[in-house]
Amino acid sequence: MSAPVQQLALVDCNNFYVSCERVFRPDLRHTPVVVLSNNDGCVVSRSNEAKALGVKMGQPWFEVQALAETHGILALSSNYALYADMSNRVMQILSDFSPRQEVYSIDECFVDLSGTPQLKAVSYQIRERVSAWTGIPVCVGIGPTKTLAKLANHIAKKHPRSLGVFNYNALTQAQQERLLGQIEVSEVWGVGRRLTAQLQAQGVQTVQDLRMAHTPTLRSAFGVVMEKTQRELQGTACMDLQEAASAKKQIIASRSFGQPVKDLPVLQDAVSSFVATACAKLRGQDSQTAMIQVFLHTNRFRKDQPQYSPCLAVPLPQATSDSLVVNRWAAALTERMYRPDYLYKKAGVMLSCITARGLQQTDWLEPAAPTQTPLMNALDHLNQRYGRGTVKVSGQGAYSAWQMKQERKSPHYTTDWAGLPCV
DNA sequence: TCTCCGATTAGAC
DNA sequence: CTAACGGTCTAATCGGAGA
Repeated sequence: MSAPVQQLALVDCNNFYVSCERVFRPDLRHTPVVVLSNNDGCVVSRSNEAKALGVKMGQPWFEVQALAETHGILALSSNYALYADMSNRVMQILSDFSPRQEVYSIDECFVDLSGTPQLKAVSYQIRERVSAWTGIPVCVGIGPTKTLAKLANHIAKKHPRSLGVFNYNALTQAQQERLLGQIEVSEVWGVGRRLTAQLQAQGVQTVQDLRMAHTPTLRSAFGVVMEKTQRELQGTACMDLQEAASAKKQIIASRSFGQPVKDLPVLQDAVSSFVATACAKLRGQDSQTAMIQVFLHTNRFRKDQPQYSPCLAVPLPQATSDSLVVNRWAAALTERMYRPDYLYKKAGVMLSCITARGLQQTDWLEPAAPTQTPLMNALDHLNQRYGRGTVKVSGQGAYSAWQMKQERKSPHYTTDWAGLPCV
């Protein structure tokens, strides 16, 4: 006897960032809207109207601007505090439908609905409840594996007749084959641009082609990841539900600058602000770092300007999570790499060799430094209580010439009383 | 020749 | 008038260095 088929649902929010904005701006329900990435650089979320006008995912905003003006497309800067808050509400609601849940990204969640009676009715209930309680539209795809649940979700999104829910498990063998034969391989989770081209070159065009491909050949040409994907398409689960978020093995804080930066003090200011962000995240997961890396970048799109992208790392003798300690190293690395006569467009800090607090290798001769400084505790509490940036590490905030461009940001509707619309 | 490790690649969202 | 192009993270694989 074989194990019963898993009823795994993937719940995905539609046009998530745009939908979040519309919750607080119902007047935008029918206007084409896009949300831009940091620095108002690229389009990262599009309403259906914007998609219909031909705006591409990831397209640079300056390329869209003319089209936007002629068609009245509204562009908004991204408001991550708002999206994170809305996301938490959606995930909370989903947790009521099953004890087994994996929050896969800010707008996606796997929910194990195995054993749920009235699966179809419950799926529609998920949609309705999330919509009623948060105002966010979602689609539900159900399958025996993560990869097939993802594909089912894609079908639910694409076909209006599905009304936002699609259950792959309800199909017969023949229906499955027919359906997968109509979907391009590029839609499969884990098959991006490069692999699509390589697969097509081998005659693999549709999802069904991939599912049926000769496994050893596939394996030798594309590696284990592709083999797992194939097995998942065949209905064998190779990826399990990650119910608990694991600690990051690497933490990066970086940003493109609002304008080119030439001077070292401005660069140092940006870097110490990245250190603050990265270390706060590090302490938030109760970890310590033993490797600090700083990188700088000139503007890679300016072929006419000299390019310089240095990157320097230093291993620490003692693991730490202290922003002040990390900041001293980061400042030294920055100074080492800095060359005048370049226009810097981006910088960042990377923490790696991350271990759990209190588990680090101690130095033979040095007395162990306290693993949690009262100062950092106090700093984190103040910044959590009164908002990020309330208390800063010295050197951070003196020169703001690097700050990113955000000219189109909506108010903090859900996280700041002042952002509430007056009634 | 083998193993280790850092760099590179590919993907997701 | 010109220039305007995101941020984080993981895992697998590659290729060179050193044993």
